[in-house]
This record gives sequence, structure tokens and C-alpha cells, in this order.
Amino acid sequence: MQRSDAPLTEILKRHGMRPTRQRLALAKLLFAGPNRHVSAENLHDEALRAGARVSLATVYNTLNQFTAVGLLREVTVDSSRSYFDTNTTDHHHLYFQDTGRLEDLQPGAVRIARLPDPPEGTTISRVDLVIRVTAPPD
Amino acid sequence: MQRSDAPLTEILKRHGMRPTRQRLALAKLLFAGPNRHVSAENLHDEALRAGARVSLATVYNTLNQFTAVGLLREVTVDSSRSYFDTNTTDHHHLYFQDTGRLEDLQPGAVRIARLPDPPEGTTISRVDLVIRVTAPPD
DNA sequence: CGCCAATTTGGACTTGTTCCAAACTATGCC
DNA sequence: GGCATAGTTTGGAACAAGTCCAAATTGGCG
Repeated sequence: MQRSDAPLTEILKRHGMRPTRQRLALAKLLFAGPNRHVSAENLHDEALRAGARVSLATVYNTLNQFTAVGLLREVTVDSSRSYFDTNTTDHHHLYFQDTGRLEDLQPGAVRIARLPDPPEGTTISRVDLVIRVTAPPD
Repeated sequence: MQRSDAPLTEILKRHGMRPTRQRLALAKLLFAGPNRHVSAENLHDEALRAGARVSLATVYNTLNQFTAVGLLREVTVDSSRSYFDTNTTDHHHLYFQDTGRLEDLQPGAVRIARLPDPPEGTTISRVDLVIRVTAPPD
């Protein structure tokens, strides 16, 4: 809880959340460095290792809240687990099927030249592209 | 079990599976019509309603086996449930977030003009693009 | 027809996630 | 600064999707 948390406190308040000890600790892990992809278990372990006392339920709550206000984006690459991405700008993903590792692609790495119009009465909320790679060439 | 199952029997045999009553019933539901997207529960219900006695465990086994031999493709759009697509040709998906409905896009509907090279030592196994739409315009 | 390996099955189990009621705490107010 | 209170956290129960397992069944072959 040193002065450098001030911006994080601000961010939480700006999104209508109380800057609690737990949320600050998680926000720090998530946003105080380069972009990341985390799962709930994953972040929970990390928080504990970092000495933060946070329950798994709170990690789930927090990830969902952050996602709801747009601080995180949920990425669906594995049907058995949710990943959250701290990079909320437009970009696509590279997924290593063998290791489960997920990486952002450079914004310019993929170019989608044509997209269909959404069906009548709907709007496109998002276009997700995932490149799945395997380590051993098939 | 009328003569029209013969082709299905053939397909199963060709992929090294015994044409059992259960597999034939499921294959019929899956392949005897237009392309479909099913979940396990989903297909199980349908099979029971159609009078086939199949356990849920068998539906899971069968979907996984069909996928392993390339008769089905698993589509990951929802992190809490797996969908299987009877269309195994190259194509992308339209996902209605509100209803959970999943549709194939026409092969030409999307054009990807640029893709990065896969990282050293890996090969691209698949590129999945999903257009997520919502019914009420945001 | 009968054998045996493949398959199916119900139920137990696992894993990821949500729910819940009770305990705790950040914040506004005096 | 102390207090009331609404928002938050928490452990554990509950849930849901999917896998595992050992016993029972069955398809295919001689």
C-alpha cells in the first residue's frame, strides 16, 4: 500500500468499485506491468505467493467485475477454463495448444479483409480470431 | 435400423469403429441432415426424444471419438460448454451471444488477408474466427 | 453358436465456477 | 475520530460439464 497504488485506487473508484485491499492487490498484479493473460486459479496462486490474502471466490468476483466494466476482456480459447486478458484493445490471439500458453498478436499481424454484415437486428460486438499452433509439426 | 443406415455403418467402419446401435443412432442425428452444431447434453436429449437408448457417457465418448477421427470439429465459443460442428470444412462462425445460437458463415463471407508466420518450431493447426453478435444494439 | 475384445453404462469423481449467509470494512456523516 | 451502513469478502456448500471406472453387454469372427 505505498503511494504508487494511487492510480490503481483511482481506476477502481472511476469504475464504481471500492478500492479494497483485495481488489488493489489483484489490480496491481494485473495492471502494474505488461499485458497478461490469467485464469482465476492462476491469479489466485500468484496473489497468495505475493503474500496477498485473497480467497478464490474473491478472485472470481473481481475478475468478473473488472471484465464487466471493461478493465479486462475474457478470451475463449479453451472450453474448460476462462482466460482474462488485460489488453482490451483490438487484437487477436496465438494459442499454443500443447502448453495452453496464450499470446497477443501484434495489431497489424492479422488483416481481415472482408466481414459479412451482421444479421438484421443484431450488431457485431466482437470479432475474435485465434491462431492455434502445435509444437511438434503434425 | 433400415437399409438407409448402410452408409453410416460404412462411415463408422471406415474410421475403425464398430457400428453399434448407439453410434449409429447418434451418427444418424448428426449426419443425416444439414450441418449442425450440438453440445453433448443437447444431443443426448435429442437422442432420447428420438427413442434411442443412449447414456450421456456414451454421447461424450462418441462425440470425442468422432472428433478424433475428423468426423466432427470442436468449436470453442463458450467457456462453459463444448460445441461440435458437423461441418469439418474450412469456415468460420457467427455466434449469437444472447441465445447461444451458433451458425456457420459462408466460406467466402470472411477473408483473412494477412496472417503472421507461426513461431519457430510450431505449425498452425487451425485459425478460428468468431463473429459475436448481440440482438439488442448496444 | 460361442468367444473375446470392443463398447456401453450408471454412478462416483473431478474440476471450474457460482452461490450464500455470516463476518468484515470502506466511507459518509456527525 | 467514532459510527452506522451499504458494499465486500469469505469458506464452504452447491452446481454443472465432463471424465473415469468396473461391471455388464454386444458385435464380429472363427
